[in-house]
Amino acid sequence: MLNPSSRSSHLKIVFVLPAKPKHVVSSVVSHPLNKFKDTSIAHSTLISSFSQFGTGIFTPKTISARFLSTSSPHRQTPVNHSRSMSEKITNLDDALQLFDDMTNRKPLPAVFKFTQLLQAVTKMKQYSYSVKLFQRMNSLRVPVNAYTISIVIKCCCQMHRTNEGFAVLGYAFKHNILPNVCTFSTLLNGLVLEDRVLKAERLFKKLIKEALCEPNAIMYSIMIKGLCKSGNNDTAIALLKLMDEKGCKPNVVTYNTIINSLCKDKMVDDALNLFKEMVFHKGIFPDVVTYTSLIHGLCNLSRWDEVSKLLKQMEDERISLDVKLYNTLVDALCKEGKVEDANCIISSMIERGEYPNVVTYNSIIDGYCLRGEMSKANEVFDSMGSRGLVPNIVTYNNLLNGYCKKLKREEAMHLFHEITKKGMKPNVITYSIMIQGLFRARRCKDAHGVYNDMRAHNLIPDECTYRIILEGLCNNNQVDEALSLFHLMGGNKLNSNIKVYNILIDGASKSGKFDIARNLFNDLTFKGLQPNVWSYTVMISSFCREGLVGEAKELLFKMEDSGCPPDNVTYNVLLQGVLKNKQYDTVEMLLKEMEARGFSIDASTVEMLLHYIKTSCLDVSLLKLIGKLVPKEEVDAPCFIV
DNA sequence: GTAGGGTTAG
Repeated sequence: MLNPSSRSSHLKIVFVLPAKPKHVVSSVVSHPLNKFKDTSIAHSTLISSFSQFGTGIFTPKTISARFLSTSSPHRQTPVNHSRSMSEKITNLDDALQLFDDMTNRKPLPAVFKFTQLLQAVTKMKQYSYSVKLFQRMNSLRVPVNAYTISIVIKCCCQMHRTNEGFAVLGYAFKHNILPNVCTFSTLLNGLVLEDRVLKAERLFKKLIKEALCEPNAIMYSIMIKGLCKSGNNDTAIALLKLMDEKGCKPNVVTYNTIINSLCKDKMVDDALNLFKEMVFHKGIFPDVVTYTSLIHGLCNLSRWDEVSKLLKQMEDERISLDVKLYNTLVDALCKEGKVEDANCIISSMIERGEYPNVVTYNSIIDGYCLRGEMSKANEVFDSMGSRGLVPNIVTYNNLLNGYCKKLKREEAMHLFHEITKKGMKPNVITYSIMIQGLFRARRCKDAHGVYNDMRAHNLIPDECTYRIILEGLCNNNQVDEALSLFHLMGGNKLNSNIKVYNILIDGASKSGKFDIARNLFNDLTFKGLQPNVWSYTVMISSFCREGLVGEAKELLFKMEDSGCPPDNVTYNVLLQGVLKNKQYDTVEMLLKEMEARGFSIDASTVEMLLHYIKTSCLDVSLLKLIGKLVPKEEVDAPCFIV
């Protein structure tokens, strides 16, 4: 009843996908934002020209020969110098072989050759290998410099071992290698990655205070990312202003970081304002990432018209959509249940030379699963192999979630075991889905077993797992267990979450523990937690269950004053409560308020109203008003002008 | 000649 996803939406989605620029023409384009950055044509030409050689063109030997060759034009095989080392070597074995070749050379190749190789391995995300190579360089006494140090620190940081990164910094000091703004930026980024933002702030301040390095736009961007990540968008914006004042010009990445964070926090209007500031006041060109963040934010709020507008804007600015942006659109449509439209997007992306990847199909599978169409979801899953795509853990999680939602316990169990058989590791999400599914199937013992299994695999349950367990216990007449778990967690961060309270308030109320429900609701203010629409709605439903309709209505008025206006669900819940408590006089007023607010009545409320009319508790004249409040069938299919 | 930052999955 309180599931917001059941709210009906009446959308007409019009996406005008930007046409892919056909030619890169250097003519003047009137739009102030216009710029030419389409490299896709050059790219595809490059790929097709190489494809005829097959994949064996770069053997370790040839790479070694090309890479180490002297500058003599006679001995040199034609090498495309515009391609960097990391583009030439994309295979770990080749890189390791080359490293061996290099160490056997006398004299040893220059430091920067080693550094280039280290960078190539790092680009492959083989961080532990990079670190190992660095250690071998040390034992071979290959000199290292600030570049090498930064790469190795980055590798430590990417493995979430920033402390080891600091040890490398110590090594640098010991060897008289002066760390610079790049070195420190990498370390700051490592701290941010590990959510150690306070430590990052302290280091950042120390760097400035002791003049260890002059922060540049990249370093500021990292700090801004840290602030955003720790929920301090305002401070992040303040730092953006500060860097500007200090004469350090923010760039598109700096803005993208904050815009993305604001969009994730549903503050899309603030993000759009920042976007305008960036473009019109600072003259910074947005890129595909900027648009992806904004479009993602708008999609989450179902603001489709504005999505279309931004897509149109991209077309005007000749910014091509990339796979990630297509995936954002595909995912948003699938979440709305519009899988067919998402498939249209896939067709058009293929036409434009962008290829769907695992993420794309994961969204499609998820879309079918949400609609309960498991056979279609499985069809897509089966087709992935023929498209050269390997399903990942997300693919399995989506399918698993589909089975669990449909209470297909055996299929879910089978798939769950299949994951390990395929050599993949279930993650916290896999286990959480499984636990939720078992609770829903009223298999509390099995749910507990899966939880133990998860702990045995050293996986730490997250806040979502915690909520799933609390909700599972509540829905299986084990509210006492849920409450004792909640008390056991005490002041844990997981307990300062409004969603946790909503689950418990609802659970306590439904199992007749009204006083506990009310106390929990009152506790919110003491804990400094702001009740949201769900909290109020759950409490209103709780009052109605106790026959306290007056208090329920009072709370509805209070919502408005607290800056948290009631929504569709709140009204439906109150309406049902009023009917159950035979307070028929209030019905008309509530229906009129709903009409004024543009809300609609859900199917179960309509059914109840009709029942009370039939039994003459309500007047037939209400039918006209009810008719206006019944959601119309969605006639308008989303329209894609491609 | 070689290093550091931003977008997608419950």
